Amino acid sequence: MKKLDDIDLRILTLLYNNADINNKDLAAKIGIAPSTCLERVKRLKSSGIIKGSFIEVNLKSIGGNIEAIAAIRLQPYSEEIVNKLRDDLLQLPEIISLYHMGGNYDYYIHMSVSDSEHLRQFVFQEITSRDEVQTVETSLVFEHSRSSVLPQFDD
Amino acid sequence: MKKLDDIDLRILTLLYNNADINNKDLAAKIGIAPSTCLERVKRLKSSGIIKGSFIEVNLKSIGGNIEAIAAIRLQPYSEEIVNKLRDDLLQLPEIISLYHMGGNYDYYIHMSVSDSEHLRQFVFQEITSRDEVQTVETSLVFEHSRSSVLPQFDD
DNA sequence: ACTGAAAAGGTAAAGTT
DNA sequence: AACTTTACCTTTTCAGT
Repeated sequence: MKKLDDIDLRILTLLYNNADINNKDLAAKIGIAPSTCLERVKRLKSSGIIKGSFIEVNLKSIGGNIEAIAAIRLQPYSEEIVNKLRDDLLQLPEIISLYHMGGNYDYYIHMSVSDSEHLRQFVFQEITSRDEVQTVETSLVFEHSRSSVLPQFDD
Repeated sequence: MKKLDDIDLRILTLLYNNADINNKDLAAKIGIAPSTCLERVKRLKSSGIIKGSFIEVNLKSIGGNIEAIAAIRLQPYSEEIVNKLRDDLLQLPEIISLYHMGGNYDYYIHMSVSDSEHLRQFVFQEITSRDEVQTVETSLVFEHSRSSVLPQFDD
């Protein structure tokens, strides 16, 4: 993985906050030619530094009235079991994202459901019903705030 | 907030997984005219159903070698204190996202740091040093998997 | 509300420094 | 490696259905 220069970081910073901007405007903000900018962005994408671009959807508008996180512990705990759990859960429409943790819990399962009955059903049917799931603690998400600032490290 | 029809949901589903697609291809995938598609997307954006579009960055490539989540409890716990904490933390480059929780913990703080020394420094200086933070439990994130499937609810 | 065609503007590939 | 130019293609607008 090649080292990123200052221009690359400025491209990433701007797109991290708003990927809707077109190439011409992006180039103007940074102070480089559009063709140069386009080439940089392409390279960042093809090299995997930019993993993808996505929209953020207002979940309430599509019926996802409740967000919750289930913190679970697994027993037994093997790589195979962990990967299977991840792959299975990622198929389900309720899942927003999964955190495989080292610490007090093995997984944080971040999900969106229509109401508390849906949450109850989902937790029983898709989580506690699994053999490897030993304990489940479900908590409500009152607010989820995404940072608009790209992490930066001066190396 | 107006009700979404099937075409809107298909637009959201496709863009949720890949916002890089251009309008012409998006329209073709759905089977509507590009002008119609563009109008729909604009309406979804202006109405706030699409909250924004962002790139996902490979954090390791910019020096973020470790991801962690700090679970904290607050005392005292008031709306003012909670909002102040959120606004302060969102300014810091290490923060990826924040979850305000109802349950065992008050906040999950998801962050990216360069190494374990950086993590130690950050937790002491920006989290435990705050008067309202009563307890902190920091855990490593081994893997964070974002679902590529937009949550769906049949209503 | 969707379509189709025309005008405007951005993209991508060429050659140049 | 980055800039400029130009041809091409997409986006966007608008009159019509």
